[in-house]
Amino acid sequence: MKSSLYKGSLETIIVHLLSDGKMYGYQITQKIKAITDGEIIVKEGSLYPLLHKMEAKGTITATTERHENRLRKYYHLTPSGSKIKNELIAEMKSYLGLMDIILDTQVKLNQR
Amino acid sequence: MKSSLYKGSLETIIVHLLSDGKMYGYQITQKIKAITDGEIIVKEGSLYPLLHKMEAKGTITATTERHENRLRKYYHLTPSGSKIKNELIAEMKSYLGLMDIILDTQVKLNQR
DNA sequence: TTGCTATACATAGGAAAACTATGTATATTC
DNA sequence: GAATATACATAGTTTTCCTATGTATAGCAA
Repeated sequence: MKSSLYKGSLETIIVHLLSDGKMYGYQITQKIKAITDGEIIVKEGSLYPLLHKMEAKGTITATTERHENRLRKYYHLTPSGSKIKNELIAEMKSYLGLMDIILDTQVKLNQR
Repeated sequence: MKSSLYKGSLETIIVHLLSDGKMYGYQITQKIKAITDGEIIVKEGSLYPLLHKMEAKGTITATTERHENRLRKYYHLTPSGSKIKNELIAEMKSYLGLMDIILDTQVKLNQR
């Protein structure tokens, strides 16, 4: 997996995952790993700073829970975060469509 | 267009466009603009440094031609660039598939 | 008991990829 | 004469993710 390709995707992935309920950081990394069959591995150095940034922006809020003597910081979408989610998903789908168009383009036919 | 989304895509787009024949820089920007209906605008500050980097890596070579008293620097894929093209396209398709899977995922069903 | 793996979070500093802004120069159009 | 389009170039900045490192608990294996 060329990691540079999903630059810009991580925030979209996070708000999408959070749209069905709270998740904590480590859980997010494992979830992404699981649904992509191990192809996308999100590193802590990528995830945690981004979560903090999103919290600072008001996209998400955190509540800390203790589970088997370990702390888990659960993140939730705020109402404003829910709007941002819709925008990011729309942009992502637009981008995916555009890349499909580009890769399908037979350049030769359009050159002169 | 959220520009951060296509970080990492530009090199793939360029080698794809060049796979059907030589193009010059300005032409590449106009071509991308045309096939995406104006949604992706590649800036000179993004394109030219990348073309130089790709030339330095041996992915492409340049030949300068004069057209109506203006210089055009035509870029061509090298044989090695053609291999790189196949790899980049494969990675892009893999990425597009993964993002489709992620966005289709109903998180709720997988949480417990 | 010692070490390795997994779980869980955090951050400093660096790398990669795009950006803005600016510069040069010619041709066309208003 | 000024604005727009064509055509290339680059310095410096921003954004995004990375590596590397640190803290701490829990479980399992040697």
